[in-house]
Amino acid sequence: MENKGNFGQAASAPTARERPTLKTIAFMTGLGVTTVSRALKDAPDIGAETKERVRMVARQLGYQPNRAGVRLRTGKTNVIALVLSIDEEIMGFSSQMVFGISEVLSGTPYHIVITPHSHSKDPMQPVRYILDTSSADGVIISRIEPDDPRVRLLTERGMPFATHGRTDAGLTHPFHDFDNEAFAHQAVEKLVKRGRRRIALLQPPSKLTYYAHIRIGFQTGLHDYGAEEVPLRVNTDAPLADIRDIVEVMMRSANAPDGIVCSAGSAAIAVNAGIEAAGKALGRDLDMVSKQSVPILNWIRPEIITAQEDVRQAGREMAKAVIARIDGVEPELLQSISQPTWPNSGR
Amino acid sequence: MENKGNFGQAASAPTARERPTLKTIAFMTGLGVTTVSRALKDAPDIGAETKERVRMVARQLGYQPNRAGVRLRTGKTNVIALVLSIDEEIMGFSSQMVFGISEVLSGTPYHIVITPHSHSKDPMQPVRYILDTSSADGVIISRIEPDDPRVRLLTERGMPFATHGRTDAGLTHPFHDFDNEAFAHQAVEKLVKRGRRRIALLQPPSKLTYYAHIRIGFQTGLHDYGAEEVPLRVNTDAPLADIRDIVEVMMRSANAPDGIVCSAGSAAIAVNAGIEAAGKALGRDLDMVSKQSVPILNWIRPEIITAQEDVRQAGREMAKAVIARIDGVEPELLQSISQPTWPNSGR
DNA sequence: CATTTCTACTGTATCGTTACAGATTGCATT
DNA sequence: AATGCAATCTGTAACGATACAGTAGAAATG
Repeated sequence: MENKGNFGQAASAPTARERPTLKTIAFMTGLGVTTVSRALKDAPDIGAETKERVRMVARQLGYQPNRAGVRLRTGKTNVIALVLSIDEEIMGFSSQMVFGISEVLSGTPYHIVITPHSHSKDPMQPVRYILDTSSADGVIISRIEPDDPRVRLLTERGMPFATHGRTDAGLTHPFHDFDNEAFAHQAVEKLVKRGRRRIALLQPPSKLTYYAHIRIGFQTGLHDYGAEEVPLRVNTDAPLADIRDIVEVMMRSANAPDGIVCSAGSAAIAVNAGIEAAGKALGRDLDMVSKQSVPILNWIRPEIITAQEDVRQAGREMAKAVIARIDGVEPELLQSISQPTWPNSGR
Repeated sequence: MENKGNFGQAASAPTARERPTLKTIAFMTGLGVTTVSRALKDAPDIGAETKERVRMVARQLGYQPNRAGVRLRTGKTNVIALVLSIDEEIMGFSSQMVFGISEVLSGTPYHIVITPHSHSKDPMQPVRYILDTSSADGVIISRIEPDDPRVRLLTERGMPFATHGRTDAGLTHPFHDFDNEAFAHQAVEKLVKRGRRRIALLQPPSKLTYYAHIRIGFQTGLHDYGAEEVPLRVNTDAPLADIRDIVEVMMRSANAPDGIVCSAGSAAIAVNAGIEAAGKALGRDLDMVSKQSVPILNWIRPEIITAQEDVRQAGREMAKAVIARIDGVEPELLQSISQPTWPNSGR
């Protein structure tokens, strides 16, 4: 029963305290390298007892497959690339997303690689790089446009990915999104319930898909609850100083709104500054509703009515979706939308 | 001069639109794979004209070395691991650091991999993982303690790294730090120049190295400018609600300070809330100085006197330091300290 | 002219893993 | 006794790059 004549594969020595490889395990178990490899991935043609033995030795040695070896042989990188826009970031938005993603990845062999880019520059560049160098098994992108060229390219090339935000051009792909339409609609409701009727909207840049969602929610809200819009000609991507100045001018004008809906937490800070600069007070002269991804607005002005977008949860969802997509799950099944929660909106 | 009989190495075909490898270039130039490899790394035993020819073809093909191949053969991962603490993060602290790092890395073959961990759990775990699996060429860590076991381990194992913060136990290693001593000293100065004499300090947790720096700067400041300390029994790591409550109690007491120095931007938000809850006003009843890494405090209360810590710059410095260390530069030469800047402190 | 030296290039083996095509054994079937 | 057939196990080649030990030819040396 003893196997003699083990020349080809497992001939060499275990060489002391080096990192263990399949060869080490093969040597220790007296098996061939191939057998060990197949045993560890629970292949059907390996005996149950052998598998058990191999697993024990592997655990004992603290064996971890060499990523470069696997990657070279199979092409599997065990990497998820997170493409981040470097500009927008003021609050801990992307950190939260990173942490959400890594929570999910921590139980898997996947690592997370950050690929940043300036969204004023070519947003295709990082995606192209990842595709050209096959440097990831999956990709996560944000700031999605209705007919996003990155989504097209990734789909076309068969690269698994998930998006934070939806497209709107007949493209089917995994995504996680916040229900911005519901948010805007409910925001108007909150304001009207507080007796506000003349409402301004600080909206996202119009090229992003959720601009439309915000608009629709806002407008149906105005209609449903009988309010009107006070136009505000600036968007959430503008420099904070610009937002403050424009809001201040608006609030000083005869046409000042008595309610503001704000689509981003960092912008809300600037809006608030504009309001105060105009000598108005939240809760008295007007109310403001804002979305936020980090619970910070309430610390600044408790009067701001906030809807929470759980970005960490978004990270988790997208990580799960990408991995599922890598495992061949259909994109249709990997789409989710999270609802706004209103931690402090006393009815 | 034409080379015939090219059997062993460059025999196989270029196979159409696949990703180019050394073999592709070898085939196209009629050279051996080894020659191409050496030509691309500018080895001295390759002819000048040949090098030029190889480089042209490589550029033409858009050749990028296969990372798995390099890594398997040489052990070089071309990865910098950023170990991030997942808990502390409220503001965009770590995002800024990530972006600073990637700014530097973008001109290099290095990728940045995020390795998060909860600092309530074992902080050695991610470092051990990186060492055991040799999964990076360099490491960046933060939240440094005076005798940090991670620094010891990384040094002992010869893994290049840089820290955000210093140690204080005779360990020599690359670091970038903010001059917290200068900050605290100058903070006291600012307060005293505004006529404040009874000053509280919201300090970092005492196990971190910069606790001592803050304390020393604060205390020499008190001494130099003739002020006294009002004790505050909470640190910047505490939940924001706790900070607010404790500050509120302090501000309502007979012993309330007329100045506060705050060592972290997010905590300052809670401190401000506590002050307001106690019915006090910044600029009237007291002044506050705070460090911040993202320019947000001034939007909240312009009265807060802020010192800017440029975390993005810290990221850049650390990235440069790690790479230099990988390239063999002595640790002594890779240490830097940045000074606080005071964007809004009217003299 | 023979020998050494130098320049410029090349083949082989190897890193750790896995796909693939066998090989060995025992046992049931004819 | 020969054959077929699972059930297990194994060697070889390959992924792409590079360290190393060459080799061929030209030029310099004696």
